[in-house]
Amino acid sequence: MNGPSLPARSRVTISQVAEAAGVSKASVSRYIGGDRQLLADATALRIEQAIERLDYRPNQMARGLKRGRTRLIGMLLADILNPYSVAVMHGVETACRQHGYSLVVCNTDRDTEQEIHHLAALRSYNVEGLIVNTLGHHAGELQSLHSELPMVLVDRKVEALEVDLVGLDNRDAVRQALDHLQQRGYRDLLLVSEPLDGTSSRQERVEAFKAEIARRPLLKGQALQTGDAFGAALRDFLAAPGPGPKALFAANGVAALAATRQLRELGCRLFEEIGLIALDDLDWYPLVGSGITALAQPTERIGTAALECLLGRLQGDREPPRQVDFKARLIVRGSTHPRG
Amino acid sequence: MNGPSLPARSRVTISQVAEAAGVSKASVSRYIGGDRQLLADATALRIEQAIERLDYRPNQMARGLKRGRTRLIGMLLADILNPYSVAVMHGVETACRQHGYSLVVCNTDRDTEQEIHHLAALRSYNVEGLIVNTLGHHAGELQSLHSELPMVLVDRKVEALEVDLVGLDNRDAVRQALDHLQQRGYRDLLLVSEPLDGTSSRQERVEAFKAEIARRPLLKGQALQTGDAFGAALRDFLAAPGPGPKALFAANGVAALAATRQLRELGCRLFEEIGLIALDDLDWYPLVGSGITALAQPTERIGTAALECLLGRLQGDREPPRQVDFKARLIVRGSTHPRG
DNA sequence: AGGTTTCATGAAACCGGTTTCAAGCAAACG
DNA sequence: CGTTTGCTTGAAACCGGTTTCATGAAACCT
Repeated sequence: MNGPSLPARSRVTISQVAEAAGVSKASVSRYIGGDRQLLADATALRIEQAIERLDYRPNQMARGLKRGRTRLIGMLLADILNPYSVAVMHGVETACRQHGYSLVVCNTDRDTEQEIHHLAALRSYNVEGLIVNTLGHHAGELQSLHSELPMVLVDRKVEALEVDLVGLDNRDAVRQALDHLQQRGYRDLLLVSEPLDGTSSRQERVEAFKAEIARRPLLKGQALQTGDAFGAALRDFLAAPGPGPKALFAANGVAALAATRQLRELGCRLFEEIGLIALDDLDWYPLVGSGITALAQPTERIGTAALECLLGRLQGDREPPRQVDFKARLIVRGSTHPRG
Repeated sequence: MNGPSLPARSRVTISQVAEAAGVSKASVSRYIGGDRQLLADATALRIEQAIERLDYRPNQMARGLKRGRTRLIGMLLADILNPYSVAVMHGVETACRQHGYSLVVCNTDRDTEQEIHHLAALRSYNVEGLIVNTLGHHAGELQSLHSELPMVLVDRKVEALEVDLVGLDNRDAVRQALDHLQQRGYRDLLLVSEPLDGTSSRQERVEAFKAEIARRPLLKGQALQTGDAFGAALRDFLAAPGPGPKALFAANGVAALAATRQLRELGCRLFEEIGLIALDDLDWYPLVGSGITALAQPTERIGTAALECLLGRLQGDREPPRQVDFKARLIVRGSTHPRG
């Protein structure tokens, strides 16, 4: 027995088990491979006992080599510090476990270099499939990878990449938001999003917002991105005369954080002078002012749906790429009660 | 060339590269293994071109088999929805990348079954080392794993497991908190933590709190855990007469969320009737009331320290287990200004 | 009884790499 | 000019499994 801080005790191998049980490697392999019905009961028993006695665990890497199945799924995340990503990842992970897979998560920190690096790494580890939530600049790499293994995009489309996509029905979410704001009497709206940066979900939300505004005569609306000039632009919006009560629509959780923070810095009494609705539902929304009204995404289900989509492809589904859109769920809180 | 949704194009292997370059597998292996100086320039060039032409990427699994180095690090997390865990993981991941490793993250959702499951999985994938932030019930599994590979605990000690530990100087953090509260005039304190549940860091914080209270005649203090009876207990605390201004001390981010939420439900005007300081610094703290005073943990550094510790062991460091403690950093906000 | 199936099993090839070992060859030496 | 040395290189064994194929024994059939 090795003491602590003395690792490297070589592991028990299939050959040792075979020898201990007095059978061939092949039989042991059959035993652990689930082909137990091929073995005589007596043989199976001897193998079982040998495995037990030696505390044998098969080497998944070695198995994957010949078999081609590593039981590994890769996930590429643009930003692991974004709660949305983590929530989806949680869903994926849960689903993975249920199906006997393990998940390798790579975070790119929104960096193209790292995206390439991680894609190469995932490929080199023979992941069986890929779940991708990322910028997807340089789609070439993704494209070439997709010719080797199935792939599912989450939340963000990648141009010229014909792949399954799981995400939110952005159009519907925006409609819900505007319905709610309009009904609550808000008339002058500002959509706050992170810099678009080619991110399809952000673009879709902005476009849907503009389209909806255009078709609603009661509402006035404009779109703004967080960043350097955000504070000044927000102040202007607050100061400008408009057709009626003003409200912000944060296009995701990060934008909600930035918007709320900025409102405070401008000395705005939260949600009395201005309303707020945010896409994503973060656990702290209820704590800010009278609570932030949210459009919750079913993140867990998005995650499991992505994995199940992937598993379908792994099982040979050759249908043309699908797009799975979930609906957002409105959660009304204090931030959309005009005049506090 | 394969179209989309037609994966399974078999990858280029080392043999194909060897053939294309007109050399042996061994030479190609030397080339990609970094033993380039062993090769004649002309040979290296031919190999390089063949690799380029075929777009060859070595199979990391196969390499790991003989070599014993998978370049994989495993991380076991008790709760991936906890921002602290994610922040540490981010640090680990960054450090991994810098050192050429990839990270396999497993989340146990605080469930012992899953902990066992994931440990087995990580082992079967031949991770070279393990970073563990988990309950660590059933230390047996961990112990046996530790005889095979190096291991570092993060934040949480595991009984009877003599392993490196990276975390917070809880004693010092509690002292900082009480110094601050005391100096701000608070006299009647309530420590709010999640159920201890054998989690060493929580226990340490509670113990340190009690010890500090005992040595400070000015202060009165008690400890409470979130859960069913929390609301009622909190109300009692607020109603009971005390030696002076009251404040809560949330022992981590989750407790801070629970405490703040509960205060609101009790109709408490935040931070006017009662102060609050929280361990961990979450991005929404500034937005709640006048802002929540925090003791920030250097999560990123904790993550990188954990990995570096692990790498040290991988490089043969046989010293007795170390404990690396970082100091918390006080960030004063409105929640510790008595009387609003 | 003889012949055909079926079943259980092991030997050996294989997966995609690494590593050992020995051989080939040119330069350097005496 | 014969040897020694050093540098390149490839053949083959190996890592820990899986899988194919052949074989021997038992069961089944006329």
